[in-house]
Amino acid sequence: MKNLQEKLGREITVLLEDAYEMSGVEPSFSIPAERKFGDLSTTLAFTLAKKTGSKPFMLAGDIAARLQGKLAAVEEVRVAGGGFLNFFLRRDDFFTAQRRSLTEPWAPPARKEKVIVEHTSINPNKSAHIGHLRNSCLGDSLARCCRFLGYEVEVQNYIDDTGIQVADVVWGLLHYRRMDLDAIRRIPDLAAYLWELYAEVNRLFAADEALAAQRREVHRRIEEKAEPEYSTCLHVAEQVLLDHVRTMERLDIQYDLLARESDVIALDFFKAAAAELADRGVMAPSSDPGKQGCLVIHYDREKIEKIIVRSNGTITYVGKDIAYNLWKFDLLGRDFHYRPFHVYSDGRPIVMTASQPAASPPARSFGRGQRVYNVIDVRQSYLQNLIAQVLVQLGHPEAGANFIHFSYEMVALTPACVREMGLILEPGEESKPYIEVSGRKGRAVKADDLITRLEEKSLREVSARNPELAEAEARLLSHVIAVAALRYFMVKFNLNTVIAFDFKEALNFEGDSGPYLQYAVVRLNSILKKAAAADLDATSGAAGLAPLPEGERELYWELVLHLSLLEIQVEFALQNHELSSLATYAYGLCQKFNHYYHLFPVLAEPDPARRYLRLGLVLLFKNKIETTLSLLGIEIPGRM
RNA sequence: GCACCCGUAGCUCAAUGGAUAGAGCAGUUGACUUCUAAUCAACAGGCUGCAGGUUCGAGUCCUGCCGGGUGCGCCA
Repeated sequence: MKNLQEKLGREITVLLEDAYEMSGVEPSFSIPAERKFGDLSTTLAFTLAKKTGSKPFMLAGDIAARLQGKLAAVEEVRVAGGGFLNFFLRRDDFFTAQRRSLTEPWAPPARKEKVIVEHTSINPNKSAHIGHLRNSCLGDSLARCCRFLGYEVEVQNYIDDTGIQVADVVWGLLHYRRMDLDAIRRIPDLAAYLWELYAEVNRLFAADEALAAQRREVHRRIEEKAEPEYSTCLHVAEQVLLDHVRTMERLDIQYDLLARESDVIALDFFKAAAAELADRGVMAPSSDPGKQGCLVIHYDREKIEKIIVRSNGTITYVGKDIAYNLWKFDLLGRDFHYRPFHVYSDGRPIVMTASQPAASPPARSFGRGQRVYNVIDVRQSYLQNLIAQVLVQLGHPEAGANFIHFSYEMVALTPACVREMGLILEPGEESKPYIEVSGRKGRAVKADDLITRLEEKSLREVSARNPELAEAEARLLSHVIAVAALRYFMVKFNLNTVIAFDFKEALNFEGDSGPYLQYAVVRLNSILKKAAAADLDATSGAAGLAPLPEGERELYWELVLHLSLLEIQVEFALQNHELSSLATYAYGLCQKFNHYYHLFPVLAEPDPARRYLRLGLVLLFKNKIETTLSLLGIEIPGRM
């Protein structure tokens, strides 16, 4: 459909050029909700009417007359409503082209741009929670969409291994629990252990300023590499990071590179950036007496001074982030060292930055992106905007334009959910619409717990439906279904919709849910499997729709039309930063398939021509839905 | 105080400025001797927070108001 629309647009422009001023006018198309309005519709007449000051309806009539019979793919052009131009396609031609595309492998356009997607970036001091899951699911699907469209994609996960958050739990382990490093190493599930400890020490810090001061002292000692704090910090950060990587691997989410803040610091990335920032006058000493000795950047949009270098000479988070993002665009003039970190079960390596050359560094290079997506929640908008501003001020407008904050709203908990988890609501919270998740307050649903809970529910459902299944196989199916439920739930909302998390909704496997989508494909695969067993070739059959009875033909055609939109849908999702539109597209296709499935039997159809046409449609459905779902990280189980 | 986001069916959410505002859940009713009922069909449910404006056309854009959320730290 994408090629057809582009061609149609060009044809129309050429045909109308003599009569109308077409510069800057690009005909755009949509599929009308009602078939009586044709297969494709354009509002071109309204656009031109505005330019010329004439009546849309009259203009549309004239345009239709000029186009009638001159467009290769179009049977008829009609005017409807106040001036809509509706196109009726040559259905058999279009259908034949769609069927042919099934036997040709998908070839995205070759693109030179390299895209870097940063997502996840969880503080390595406790287990991941539902808030992080939204980030990772969005980021991973975003990366998959970019790959699908032909971009080279590198997925990075930024690890703040030197921040105060890690220092909090280091203090808790060493000075509160009074453990030594050996004892810490023996803690079986460190991330989960720290989940509790992190919440506990933060309660202490809030209540006792002396303890909070101790925590800052621990942080300082870590920065000075003093023992035992430094080694403990390294151990904690690495173990918890490994825990996060494993959690995300359960969801089929992988990273290419783990970029550590400690390496940004050790390799003096900021120094390189600072020289440039000072030269260009972007960063300067603060004139505010309250910020004496600080280096600041004036952020125009918010009309504020943001501290980049503290009066004690240390660099703030934003400063390090500016340097890191300059590196992503290869604008820093420096590079990390690299070392292998982990190998995924499918054999893909995951690399970590290093401050020293490694014995066996990876063969590939990292960074040097032309476009950068930072998947970070909306609460960091102003810092992300500041970085974009700095890129421009440093003389890199193209990098500034290609620096994209992929912003999304937070995940929160409903008050009912907080109560259900046995946590206490503070005064006034009962009447709130939702309550922010907070690792620091221990108020969140742990990612691993939620995944496990989804797997358990799937297992009950799978076992009930397939009692003869071996447990190992049932578990495998349950896992795939649980992942679909979670990943679909995490991307189906608009980015600026706050997800007020609720177990009942997240654990729903019916209707607008991941398992619903899988179920449609499982049924459709079952038809294809039986057809293959009966030696029916789904790719053969009639070239036109004529053999279908009239009532079916219209529906069949509408389905072909919607199935052809896949590539347009992916591009739309990427352009508008709305992966939810892709989820909605997948859901719509599955609904359409289920509807068709109930109306028209495939294998039982006695007329061979009709049977082959239906089989062909089933194959088209399989191809498009499976591709869409793969972009959302959803696999299809063998049975359900 | 300033900035950003949100307000659509009982609930949770959709709807590139486009034709009669759609789904799921919950409710009522019906469909498994049939390619898997994690499904389908039907009914019911709406002053799209309020008031103006822009235009061929507004849930969508602009202004004001009401209600809710978030951000603005020598934390990250």
